[in-house]
Amino acid sequence: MDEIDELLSIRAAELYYEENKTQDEIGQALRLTRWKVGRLLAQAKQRGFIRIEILHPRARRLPIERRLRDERGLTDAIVVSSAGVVSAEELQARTAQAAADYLTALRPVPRTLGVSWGRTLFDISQHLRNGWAAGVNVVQINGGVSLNRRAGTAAATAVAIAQKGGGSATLLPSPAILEQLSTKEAIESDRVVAGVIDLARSADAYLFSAGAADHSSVHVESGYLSTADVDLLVQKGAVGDVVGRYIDSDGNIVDPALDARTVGLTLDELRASQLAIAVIAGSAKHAVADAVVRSRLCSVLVTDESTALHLLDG
Amino acid sequence: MDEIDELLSIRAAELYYEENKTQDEIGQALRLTRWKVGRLLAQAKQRGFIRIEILHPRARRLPIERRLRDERGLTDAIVVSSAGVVSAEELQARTAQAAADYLTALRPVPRTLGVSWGRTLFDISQHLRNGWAAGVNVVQINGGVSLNRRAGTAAATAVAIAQKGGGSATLLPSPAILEQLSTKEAIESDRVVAGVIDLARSADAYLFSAGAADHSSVHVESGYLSTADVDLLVQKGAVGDVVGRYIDSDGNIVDPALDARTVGLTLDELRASQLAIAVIAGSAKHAVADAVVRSRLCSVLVTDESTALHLLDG
DNA sequence: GGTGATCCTGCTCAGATGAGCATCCGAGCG
DNA sequence: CGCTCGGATGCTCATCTGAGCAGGATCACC
Repeated sequence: MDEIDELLSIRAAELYYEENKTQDEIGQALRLTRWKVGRLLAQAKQRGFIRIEILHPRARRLPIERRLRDERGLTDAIVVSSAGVVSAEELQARTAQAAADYLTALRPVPRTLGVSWGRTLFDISQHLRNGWAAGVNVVQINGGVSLNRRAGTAAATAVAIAQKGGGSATLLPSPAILEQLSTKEAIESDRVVAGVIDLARSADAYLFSAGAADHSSVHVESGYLSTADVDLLVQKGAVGDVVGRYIDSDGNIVDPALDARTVGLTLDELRASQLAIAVIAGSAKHAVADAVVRSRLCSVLVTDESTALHLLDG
Repeated sequence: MDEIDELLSIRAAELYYEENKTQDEIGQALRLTRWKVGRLLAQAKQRGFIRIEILHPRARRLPIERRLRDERGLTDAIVVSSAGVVSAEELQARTAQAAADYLTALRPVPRTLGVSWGRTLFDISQHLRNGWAAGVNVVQINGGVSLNRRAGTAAATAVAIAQKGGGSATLLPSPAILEQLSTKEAIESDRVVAGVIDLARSADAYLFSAGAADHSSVHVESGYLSTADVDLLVQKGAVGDVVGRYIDSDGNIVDPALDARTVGLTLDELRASQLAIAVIAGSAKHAVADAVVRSRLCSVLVTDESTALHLLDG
């Protein structure tokens, strides 16, 4: 395609897309046949001169979703558009909304849904509509009550999801991480706790997020880890955590001793599940998102456009 | 349109624009008739959810051009797209290119073209192609030789435009602004100078830019004005200059005494012309551009998208 | 200069789309 | 309870558009 044709294709595109002329009219204006105009427009598209964006908080990027499914082996992928996003909060909100939409449309409806907790999960619970399902029971899959400053966020999340879904919530009454392995083992052998974890293992689907390995982590905020602990984990290669368990870029446990003191479903149990929905958004979580997908921790990923593109670049 | 339809229109738009499905296929996917799909897409467009951009340095914004013609009474308007522009330089280059294109396509071809000088005009001269016209003579319409640091920029501009257009250039051998009114009058009464100005008055078309009233002005750079002079002009309401003459936001001369010492065509002579092409780009020149258009100093405006939108906002 | 390959052009034709219209549905009202 | 009216719905039909194809120009290579 020479420069003349390139320019003509631009002129044609202006008349076609901005002035709503027919290809025939454009042909008359530019002294071309309408077939030539059609071909110029096709070339303009194909060469990327035409960008069509859907500007809406609920807009998704289907081509990227397809690539994620095909190239990264996901069962399903939901990618929200970043077009016109001004703040990280808005991106979080859009992603949470998309996750809520996905859950609502999910068929068959899971009878038992295992959930983690955190900022993202809370957002999702808030975006779900009353009656999003009829009778979904929710069970927490990792510990994390009481120490949280905003008391009961973890519990409130599970309860909200369950209530709006017409079911009940089963909470895991345990800290996320214990200081002594013996305490952790003692807690896990408690009949109630063991029962909840058994229930969690039997869930039809899991919904969880991932945290970045940095000082803004909820584990730091909640007091389970110190900033020094996190620095150490990063030194060992940690890119983030999933259900409280820190992983490196290959999805392997970074610190087995720490992991042994962490209460809840193990990553392998998560991996074995039929339906594991990870909701991960924001540029800070690109690395964890990659580790989660790479190590097949999730079968479904809900994320934002830029994270998705990061996953596809690698 | 309720929320359900809004969401459906977004889903339909995704399938239509990103997945290249037909409206019929979308209808099957979303359980709608194809007519409903067509209406949803029309609404999505009409409500601004669909943005189509033409990404190309030569892309123009025809709808904005039309509005400029209709709402601001211009004979013609050329608006280059700012889509994908990263630097102010690129915007300048795009606008200069558009001006060169406009000149090249101009019919009837002017026999004599009056030009000013400056950064923008120089850029235009560089973007013109050899043989852009067959025999266009160029005449400078305002003074400005010799003091310029990059010696001969003003002259080089006129000469390049003329040479590439197969004609010859007539330079105005005078400074832009003189320190004494008497000197200015003496220069203007010089036979050669008077002859050039007469020739300039008889030009078929004028091509000029405008400068912002700030310290980066070419008049400061060239030594015709001090920064203090400019500050004073701004105090008096100056928004910028056209062919060396400083105007306020209504297009009136700000400092008649200074104006009287300025050599070249007067603004009223410019206003009286059949074809006056102003080329003004960049956010620093929004105010001058507005003054130029408002006071009808130009009949044709070549500018960038954001400047054009600024003109239409007021 | 001949020859084949390649690309481009303008065409036919079928499928996709938008305008306009009759019909239907539900809200509001007597 | 029946009536009217505005808006939505599904249709017909004309127009627009893209796929595929045959003929012709162009070019490299012999």
